[in-house]
Amino acid sequence: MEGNLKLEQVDLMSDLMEGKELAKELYDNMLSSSLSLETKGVLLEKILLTYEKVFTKLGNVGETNKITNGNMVDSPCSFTNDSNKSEVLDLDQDVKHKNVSKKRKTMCSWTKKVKVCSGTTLEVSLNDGCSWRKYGQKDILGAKFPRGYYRCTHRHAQGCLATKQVQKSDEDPTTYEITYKGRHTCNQASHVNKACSLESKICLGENKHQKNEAQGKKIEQPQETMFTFGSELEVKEEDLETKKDIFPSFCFPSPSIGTENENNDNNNIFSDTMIENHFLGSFSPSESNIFCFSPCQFGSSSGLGLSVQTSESDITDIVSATTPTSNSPIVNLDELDLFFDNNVDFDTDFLINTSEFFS
DNA sequence: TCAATTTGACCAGA
DNA sequence: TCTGGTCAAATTGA
Repeated sequence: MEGNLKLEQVDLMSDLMEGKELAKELYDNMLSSSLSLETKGVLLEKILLTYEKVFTKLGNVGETNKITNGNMVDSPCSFTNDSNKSEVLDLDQDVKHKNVSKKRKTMCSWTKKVKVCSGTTLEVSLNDGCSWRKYGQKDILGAKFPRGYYRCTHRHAQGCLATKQVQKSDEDPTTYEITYKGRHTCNQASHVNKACSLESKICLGENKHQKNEAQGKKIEQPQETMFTFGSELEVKEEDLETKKDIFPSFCFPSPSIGTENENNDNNNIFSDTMIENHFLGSFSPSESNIFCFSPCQFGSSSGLGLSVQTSESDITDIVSATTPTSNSPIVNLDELDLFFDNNVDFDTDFLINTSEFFS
């Protein structure tokens, strides 16, 4: 059994390497523009196929592990929690656990920092596209400010176990550290994603208020730079949630975020909700021009032998490793959009720093 | 009236 | 035993 697992892991590693090589090739050629748009598209297609293949295999590995371990410790759905331990995001188990304990120590978690800019309300700044209900507030030892506890509004209606904790930073009271725990299992996550995706096509250049009205009062657009994938890719990412963490961290330096101009809307590439629900990562738009997605964003860890780090400190390290945008390759993603068709919506040029990914 | 927030109490992990 | 996380009754606001 264990031997088979090793073979599968080697096989997966090989596929991943292939994908990485293809991505590197694409990256190199993007800079030199030596390849035609069509060729680049083929490369992209190959990359996507490679990863799809990996995920399919990962599903099998997961099955194997279920049988092998029984307790699914090495299941493909392992996330890293605060304690840096590999934990299983098994909703059934979690529900069982919840019945026993009020604490949810085993939930996967990730943290992001949000700076509240002057002229922006706290409500807007901390809004992430999902509706939350506050269920508690606690003074934390050593912290100047109390921590707020929020859970998904649809907790009772849809059994969504997503929670978040909002802690005002001691050092910088304008900065809030938001720790998300668990993922949304309610409808709003995908709903918001789709809405964002649609809007990115329709509402480019519109102001935030217009967007907010379109989404209703509760579901507001995050002010942070958003990332929007189309519906098809979204489905894939949903699938990935049950897969292992396989990608190394990579970063997208964002163009001049933090300044409240209308262009920010145009720079919204991925929905924040997606980041929360699919990319278990962290980013700090106001403090850094870089977005960092931890590998956990693409699933979960363990079993592959890949080093996956999603602890706060690690994320912070990545965030602080800002690369000057002037040195970043500029990629016109409108071109890529051609090849992603409806899978991915990149509605604006943005800067990709893939050096970490390809290093 | 209903939904959201506040706040003190309770519970379990460290 | 201390502390963080959650519950649930009370309160507030639309």
